[in-house]
Amino acid sequence: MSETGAELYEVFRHIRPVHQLSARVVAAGLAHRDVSMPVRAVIEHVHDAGPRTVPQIARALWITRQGVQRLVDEGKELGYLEARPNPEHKRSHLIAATEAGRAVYASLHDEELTRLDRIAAGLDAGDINACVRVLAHLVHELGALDALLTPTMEDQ
Amino acid sequence: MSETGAELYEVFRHIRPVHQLSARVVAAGLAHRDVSMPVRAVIEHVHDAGPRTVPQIARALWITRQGVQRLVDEGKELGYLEARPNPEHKRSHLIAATEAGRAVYASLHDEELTRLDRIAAGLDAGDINACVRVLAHLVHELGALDALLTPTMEDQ
DNA sequence: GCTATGTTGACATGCTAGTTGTCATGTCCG
DNA sequence: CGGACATGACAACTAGCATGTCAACATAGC
Repeated sequence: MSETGAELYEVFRHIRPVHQLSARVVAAGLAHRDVSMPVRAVIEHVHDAGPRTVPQIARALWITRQGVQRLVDEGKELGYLEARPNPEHKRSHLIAATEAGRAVYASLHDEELTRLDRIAAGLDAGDINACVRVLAHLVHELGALDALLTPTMEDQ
Repeated sequence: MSETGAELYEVFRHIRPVHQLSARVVAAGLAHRDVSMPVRAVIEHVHDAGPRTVPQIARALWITRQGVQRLVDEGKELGYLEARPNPEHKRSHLIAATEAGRAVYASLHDEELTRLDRIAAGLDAGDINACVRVLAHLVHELGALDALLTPTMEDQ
C-alpha cells in the first residue's frame, strides 16, 4: 500500500467540505444578483473559452448537455447569454456572453478575487500550483474511470 | 491583484468537477452495497476519530446536525452504527461503528485505496501533500468566511 | 436549589443542482 | 443514400443538503 495513495485519500476527504463551503460563500456573493451559481459557471466558461456549443460546454464542465441546455436557456432569459449562428453546424448554435453577461461576470470575478487574495495570503504560491496540478490530474483520471464504470452520461 | 489569488481561483475551478466525478466513482463502488455515500462518511469519521456525538460529527464534517442525525439513524438501521451511553451527557449518546460497520468500511476503504494508488502513480508525492495543505487551509478560511456571511447553520 | 440560556433529538418541509429518459430533427460518413 | 451518431427540447425524478420548529434535557450563574 503506497503512501501516496493514502495521502491522496486525504485530498478527497477535503474535497466535499471545500466544495460545500465555497458554494455557500459564492452563493452569498450572488445573493443580490439574478444569476445562479451554475449559470454563472456557464457565463464564465464562454467568457474565458469563447463561444461554444451546448455540448462543448457540457463536456468542459462535466455536466450533462441537458443540464447545460437549461442553464443556457436561463442565461438567455436574463440577457447574459446569446446564441450566435454556428458556421459549422446549422442547428447547434454557438453560445456566447452578451455585453451584460461579460459585465456581470467581470464584476463578480473581481469581488471574488479580492476575497481570494486574502485567503491566498496564508498560502504558499508553490503549494497552490501543486494543488492545481493534482486536481487537474484527478479530473482527468476520474473522468476516465467514470467513463469505464458508468456507461451512461452518453459516454462522451 | 496578486498572482496567487488568481491561481487559487484555478483551484476552485477544479473543485466542482472533482467533487462531481469522485462522487460518481465512489457511488459506483458503493452500488452493490447498502450504504449510501453520506452514511459511509459518518462511519468513516467515527471509525477514525472514535465515538462522537451527533453534533460533534456534524461540525467535523461541515454538515448540519439534523443532516447527520438522519445519517446516523440510517446507519443504525443498517447495523453499522450504534449508540453508546455518553458519560458526559445523558441524552446525547456517543455514536460508534459496530463490528459490521468497521468491516464494511475496511473493505470499501481497501478497494478505494487500490484505485487511488493507480491514480497517485501519475502524481508527485510532494504535490499531493501541498494539495492537502492548501485544501485544509481553504476549509478553515471558508468556514470562517461562511460563518460571517451566513448567520445560520446554528452558528457553531 | 432554581431559573435563564443553550444544546440536543426528532420531525417536517423545501430547494438546488444535477441525472436519466425519450423523441424528433439534423449532421456526417461509408 | 442510408445508417450511425449528435443535438435540441421537454419531462420526470433523485440525492443531498439546508431550514424551521418544538419539546426535552443539560449547564452555568446566581
